[in-house]
Amino acid sequence: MEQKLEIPKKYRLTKQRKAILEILEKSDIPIHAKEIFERLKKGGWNINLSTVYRNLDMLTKEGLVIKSYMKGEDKARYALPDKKNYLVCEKCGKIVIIDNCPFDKFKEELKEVHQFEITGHCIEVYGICPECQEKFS
Amino acid sequence: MEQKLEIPKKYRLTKQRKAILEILEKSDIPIHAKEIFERLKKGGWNINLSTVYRNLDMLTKEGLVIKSYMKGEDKARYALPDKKNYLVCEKCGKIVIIDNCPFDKFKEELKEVHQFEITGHCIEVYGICPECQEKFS
DNA sequence: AACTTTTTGCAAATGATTTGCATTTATAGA
DNA sequence: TCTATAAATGCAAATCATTTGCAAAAAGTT
Ligand SMILES: [Mn+2]
Ligand SMILES: [Mn+2]
Ligand SMILES: [Zn+2]
Ligand SMILES: [Zn+2]
Repeated sequence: MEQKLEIPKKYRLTKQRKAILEILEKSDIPIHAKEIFERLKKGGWNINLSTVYRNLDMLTKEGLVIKSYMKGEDKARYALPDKKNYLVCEKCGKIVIIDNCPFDKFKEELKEVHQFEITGHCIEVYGICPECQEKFS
Repeated sequence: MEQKLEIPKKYRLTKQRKAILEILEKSDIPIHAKEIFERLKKGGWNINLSTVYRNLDMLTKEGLVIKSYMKGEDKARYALPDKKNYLVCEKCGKIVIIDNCPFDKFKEELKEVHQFEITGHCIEVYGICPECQEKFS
């Protein structure tokens, strides 16, 4: 079921493009375009924010990157396709990825009941992380 | 399990607020703030776009309205759906509520694995509805 | 009605995202 | 390796959804 995602041949493999993908690989949570930009700068890159946006747009359209919005936020986050289910701590904002996506089992059932052709999903769970349970108890 | 959603007592029931809710009730798909604004104007209202935004913000925070983003779009949509788990058609924006939330079974497991005290969740599933499958086939 | 608090309208600001254009770079071919 | 050409980048300016400050208007209370 897993497929290696590759940049289609019509696009060129620029160093900026590679660098952006590396940031996304290293991040364990969906991040903002500006965060990517800042991490690159911090890493010594001289990249431009427009370039980050243009690449994220392209990658999103090609399905290589998932664009999403977190509750209460007004700017998009981007992540590689395997990082879209997560826990968010309401107190400190910490994010924990949920692996072993619980949705897959449910998908088939959903498909039949609603006749939808399912193309994607996002599960966001809110709660209070162990540290904050201590701190605010 | 169903609960009638009401505007909390600390808020006033202005005519603008009522009008916005009526538009949302009449719409069968999630719509943009500006669409709400324009429908109100067309209906003879002299409301201001800021007022629409402020009300939508308030209603969203109170959980009376669901704010979401459709794939490929960069502006928020708002709808009345009374639940937080839904299917969104990528083509027409139609929303179908998922009842029998699949998450509950998974919740206990999640609690133990991550030690989070879970307070809420949101499941968004994207796909193509039966009608659009026809139309775009 | 008078009073208190919230909400509105309007205009200006914000901030994320996009775009135009000149310049650079990646890639294919000679 | 050198060249041609399309694609991508940097930079600055533009867009446009959303937010905000403030004075005036409306809602809820006594
Ligand atoms: Mn875009
Ligand atoms: Mn807001
Ligand atoms: Zn926490
Ligand atoms: Zn549809």
